[in-house]
Amino acid sequence: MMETISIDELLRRNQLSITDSRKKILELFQANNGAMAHSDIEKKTDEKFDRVTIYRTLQTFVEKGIIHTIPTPDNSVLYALCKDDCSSTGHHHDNHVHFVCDNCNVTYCLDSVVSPEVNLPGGFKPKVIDVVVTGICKNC
Amino acid sequence: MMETISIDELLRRNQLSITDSRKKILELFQANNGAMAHSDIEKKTDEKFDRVTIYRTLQTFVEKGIIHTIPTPDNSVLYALCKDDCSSTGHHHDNHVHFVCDNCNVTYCLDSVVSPEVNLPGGFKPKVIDVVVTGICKNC
DNA sequence: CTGGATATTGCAACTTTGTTGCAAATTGCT
DNA sequence: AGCAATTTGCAACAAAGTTGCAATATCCAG
Ligand SMILES: [Mn+2]
Ligand SMILES: [Mn+2]
Ligand SMILES: [Zn+2]
Ligand SMILES: [Zn+2]
Repeated sequence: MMETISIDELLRRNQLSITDSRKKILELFQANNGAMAHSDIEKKTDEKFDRVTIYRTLQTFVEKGIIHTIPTPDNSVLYALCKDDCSSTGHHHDNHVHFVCDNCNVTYCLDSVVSPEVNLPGGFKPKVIDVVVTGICKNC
Repeated sequence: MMETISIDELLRRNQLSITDSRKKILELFQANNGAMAHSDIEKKTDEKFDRVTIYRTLQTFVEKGIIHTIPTPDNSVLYALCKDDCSSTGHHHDNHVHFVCDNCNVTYCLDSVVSPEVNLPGGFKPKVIDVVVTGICKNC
C-alpha cells in the first residue's frame, strides 16, 4: 500500500516549485473522481489563472508523469492523475482501461483493469495499447 | 466477397448527390492506405475546396456510414473508410483495432482484428470498445 | 531573514480548428 | 431546357492552442 502524500510533497518530489496554480490544479484533480478537460479546470478555478498558465501547468504535469492524457471518442483532450509509480520512474505506465459514460459524461480511469492483449497482423510491433470503453457507468 | 463499387454508385446508394468535392474526397480515401485528417485533405485537394465544404462533407460521410472517425493518442481527428456493411445498415460497426505508427505516422484500420473483450468492474455496462495500438508498422 | 538568480506567470498577439447564416452556384428531375 | 432542392463559398465568428516577453513569485545561499 502506497501512503498518501501531500500536494507540496508531490511537487517537490518532481523538482517543481510550489506555486498557487500548480497546487490548485492538483487539488482539483484529487477532489474530482473523473478526468478533466482544460475547460473544466478553467471553470473550476473561476478564471483565477490565465489560460496559458493552465496549458503550461498541464503540459508540465504530463511530462513529469503526474497526470496522463486520455484519448476519447469525441477527440476532446482529457487529463487524469497517474498512479504513483508513473512519477517516480519518470515515464508513463498507464496501461489501464478508460470508461466514458454516455449518460453523465464522466470519464473514469479503471486502474484495476489492465489493457487486454491484441493479436496484430505480421509486422506490426505494439508499444502502447489504449482502450476506451463507452457505455453506462456504475452511478447512472 | 463484396464487389468493388464505383464512387458515383457509392454516393447514389447513400442518397447523396454527386458533386466534385464528394467525389474528390472519396477518391483520396480510396487512394490512401491509412487514415486522413481534415488538414491532409485540404492539402491533397490543393485548396480547391473551401475548408467549410470539407468539414461538411466529412460530417455527411460519417452520418451516412461511409467513413468513421478514429480516436488517437494525440487527440487529433482522423477519418477512414468504413467497411461496406456500415453504409448499408446506416449505423457503424467499426469494432476493429486501429494502429498508429510512431515512425511513419500512418494510422491503419486493422479490419481483421476485432476489439477484445474487457472485464469491467461491477455496474459498468459497455457499448463500444475503442482500441488504438501505438507502435511500429509493417512498412517501417 | 534577505538579495538575487532562476523559474513561473500574465498579457498580447497570433495560429489553427471548427461553426453558422446566407447568397450564389450546382445538381437532379420533369 | 427549366425549376425546386441541395450544395457550395464566403464572411464573420468562436473556441482551442502557441509563442515571446516583461513582470512577478519562488527558492536558496549567505
Ligand atoms: Mn487513466
Ligand atoms: Mn477504422
Ligand atoms: Zn454515468
Ligand atoms: Zn510506419
